Amino acid sequence: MPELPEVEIARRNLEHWLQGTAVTAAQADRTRVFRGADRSAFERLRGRLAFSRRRGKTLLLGFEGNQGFLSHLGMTGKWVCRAAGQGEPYSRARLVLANGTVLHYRDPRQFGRIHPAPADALEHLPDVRRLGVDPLLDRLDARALKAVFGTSRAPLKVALLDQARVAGLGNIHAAEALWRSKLSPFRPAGALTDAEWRRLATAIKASIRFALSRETDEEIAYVEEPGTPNPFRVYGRAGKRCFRCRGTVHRVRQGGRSTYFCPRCQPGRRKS
DNA sequence: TGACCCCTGGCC
DNA sequence: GGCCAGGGGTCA
Repeated sequence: MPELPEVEIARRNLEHWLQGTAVTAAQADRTRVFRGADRSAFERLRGRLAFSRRRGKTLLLGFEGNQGFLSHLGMTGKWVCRAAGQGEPYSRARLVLANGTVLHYRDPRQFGRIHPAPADALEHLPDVRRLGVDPLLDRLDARALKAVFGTSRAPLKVALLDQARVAGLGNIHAAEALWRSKLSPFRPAGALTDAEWRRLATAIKASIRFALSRETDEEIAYVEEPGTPNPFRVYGRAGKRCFRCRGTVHRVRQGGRSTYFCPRCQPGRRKS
């Protein structure tokens, strides 16, 4: 369940693994991962990486000869590097490399997506054009937030998950950013003061940079994996003490997903 | 905006 | 067995 930081790490990993080598074969299983796409185009992929880019949670990989594909990790997608001949559970697609390794796209739930397209067309795919401001690539400040949320009456938390506004936030970092900025998840998105926009912009970047600084391993550790301690300030901490005010962290259902927040330091009632 | 769907695994 | 899950899409 990768959000922006995990996807950025995945991009760096792929770039690292593909550096100085080339794809000699590509395999794509019959899987939902290729829904709406030309699976055989992925299987024809050969040669060296030309570029790796990320926009929000979407990865764009370009190869020589104007080949390429889009990769979205969904909730359980992950790229891993294995020795040739070594199996990988839930592997859905593979890039066989000249250096004797294999890059597996592993995805138990198949909510992720691989979409082959010419390298020069990747940025122009509708799924990429639709994405909003990226906290790492674009200037994310009070003015930018005001521009994307300015008229929205949706609750802040729900609006933050809209990839067409801010690209890359998921359920975790939306909650983390609101906690850091002391803003209620129920506040109407378009009704913040300039000072609050500034706080939110700072908090979004801080939350993402913090997560990015922790992710140094080749293999991304998701919080759900056993043995991984919860590094977050509010996410997954329902019933526990707020780190800031010692109040109690609450969990509510909002827009079909869990929202974690501290009612004491993120004041603002749910309107219903 | 909410409800439901896509999938599978882990936890209680 | 039921509930939960950080992704997104579609429908009314």
